[in-house]
Amino acid sequence: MAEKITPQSEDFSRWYVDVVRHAGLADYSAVRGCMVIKPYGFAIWENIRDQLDKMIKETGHQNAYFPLFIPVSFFSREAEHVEGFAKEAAVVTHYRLRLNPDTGEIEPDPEAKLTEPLIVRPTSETIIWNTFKDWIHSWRDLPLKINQWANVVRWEMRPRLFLRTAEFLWQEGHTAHATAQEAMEEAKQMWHVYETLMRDFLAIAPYKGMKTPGERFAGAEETFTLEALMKDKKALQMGTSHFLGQNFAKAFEVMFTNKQGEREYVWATSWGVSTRLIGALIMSHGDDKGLKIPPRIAPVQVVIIPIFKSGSDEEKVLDVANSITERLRNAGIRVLLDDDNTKRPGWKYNEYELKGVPVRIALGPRDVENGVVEVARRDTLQKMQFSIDDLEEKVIELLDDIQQSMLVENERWHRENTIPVSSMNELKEVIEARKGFALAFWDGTPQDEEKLQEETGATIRCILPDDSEEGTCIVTGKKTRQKVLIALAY
RNA sequence: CGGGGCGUAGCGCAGUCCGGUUAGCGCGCCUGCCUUGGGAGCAGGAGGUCCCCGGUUCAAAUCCGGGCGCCCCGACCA
Repeated sequence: MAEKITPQSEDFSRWYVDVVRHAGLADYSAVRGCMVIKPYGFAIWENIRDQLDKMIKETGHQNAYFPLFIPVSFFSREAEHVEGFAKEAAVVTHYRLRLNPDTGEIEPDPEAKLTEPLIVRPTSETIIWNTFKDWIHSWRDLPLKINQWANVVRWEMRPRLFLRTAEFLWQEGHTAHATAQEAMEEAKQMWHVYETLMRDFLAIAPYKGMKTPGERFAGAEETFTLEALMKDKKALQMGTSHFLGQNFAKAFEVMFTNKQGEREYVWATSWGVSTRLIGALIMSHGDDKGLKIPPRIAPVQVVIIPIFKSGSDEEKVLDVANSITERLRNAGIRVLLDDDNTKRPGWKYNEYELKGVPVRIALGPRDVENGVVEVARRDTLQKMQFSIDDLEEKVIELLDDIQQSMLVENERWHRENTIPVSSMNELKEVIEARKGFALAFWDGTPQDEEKLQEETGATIRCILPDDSEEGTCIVTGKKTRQKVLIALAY
């Protein structure tokens, strides 16, 4: 049942939780920090996943699957990598339980202690590179381009549905290359693939940039990121692609013999996006009525709601409703006919608006008489009338238009909430007033960056690739071509 | 991991300060009637280890001690 949801302006966090729960995306579970993804939420994930999977395969990658458990000794091979993830690792120490004869309680059997503890993967670089070592011997084995769809565990102190949970679903790509240049191109390629997914399917137009050394993935030499601004004007990292250099190759001694017969370390990348994308989707498009899902990933693109007074109208209206449902379905549209007559039309309108279904078609006796239907689009809430005759065509056109408009609207949102600043004071004003991304010239040190975060609470989300103009760094006062985006972030 | 708040029916809450009928309200649920163009109405009904353990008392949702869980806010992270 759809209860009232908290308005965004009143309390954005509560709005978010209300929408996630009332729209049936996910629930809290019995396990702290872990969520249950419900069918409707999982259907969104499946659509995102299927699309991205296709794109990953089209760019020459193959899916595989690696173990959930990683020996601690593997994990500690790459120094920065351990440091980055140690604080949130779940550790498996026993392989059996027993009934304690004294207390009567179930406990890990002291006799069944693992000689080496395992951690539950927070990411799979180490186990994968340990494996790649056996797969790669010659330049002929390269490039090696592998992806896996998996769950990972990071024991988060402060969970939030979809955005930060102890366990989450994602895809992690891992590739090995003969040259640094090729690996760098791979990392950038997948960065672009993510951008395409976000723009063309999620209708989100994130900024593309590089992470500063302090914000890089643990073990990476360069991290490419996609940063979007949510409706509360906080930034969210939607995905990252890393150039790993030879760090993991060296840690796991992954070498190949090149065409000259010399042994060389390989060059690596890794890249991932997670169920966090669903969080981004909710917070990028949603309004006080609930979700807005872009047509291309909406589990239901069109909902059809028949309206009738019981009796003679019923059959007539349902006949037409059934026939247009079938026609739209045959046209490749994901359509749901809601002919449940225990719920009234008004209730359904609200329910499907909450669930973010892009298009609603209502038809009653009057419409049937006139050969039309009432069509309402979720993004603008605009209502119109379509003739039944060429309905397929019109609906396909409308779905395309909604997809496009949502992207345009999101681009506008980013543009309007990106504010150039030319001094620390201006930056503070922008951050304190919570105006979104501050755009600044930056040439500071990691220490300056730390100070920035202490003073404002905001972080450098990314360094923009565009270095076409020169300006003055807001901390050092030096001339620089490097521009950064600064914002409060999730 | 620090600060705050909350655990009473499926959900949201009142009752707790000041112990005392059969623990209550709204929503939801079930049955029936009626209704269907923006979250209908009426009637009847079901549903509770009052988070757990211990203590005080003639009597505990309420007081005392201990524990557990969750949410929110901060530091860390996809």
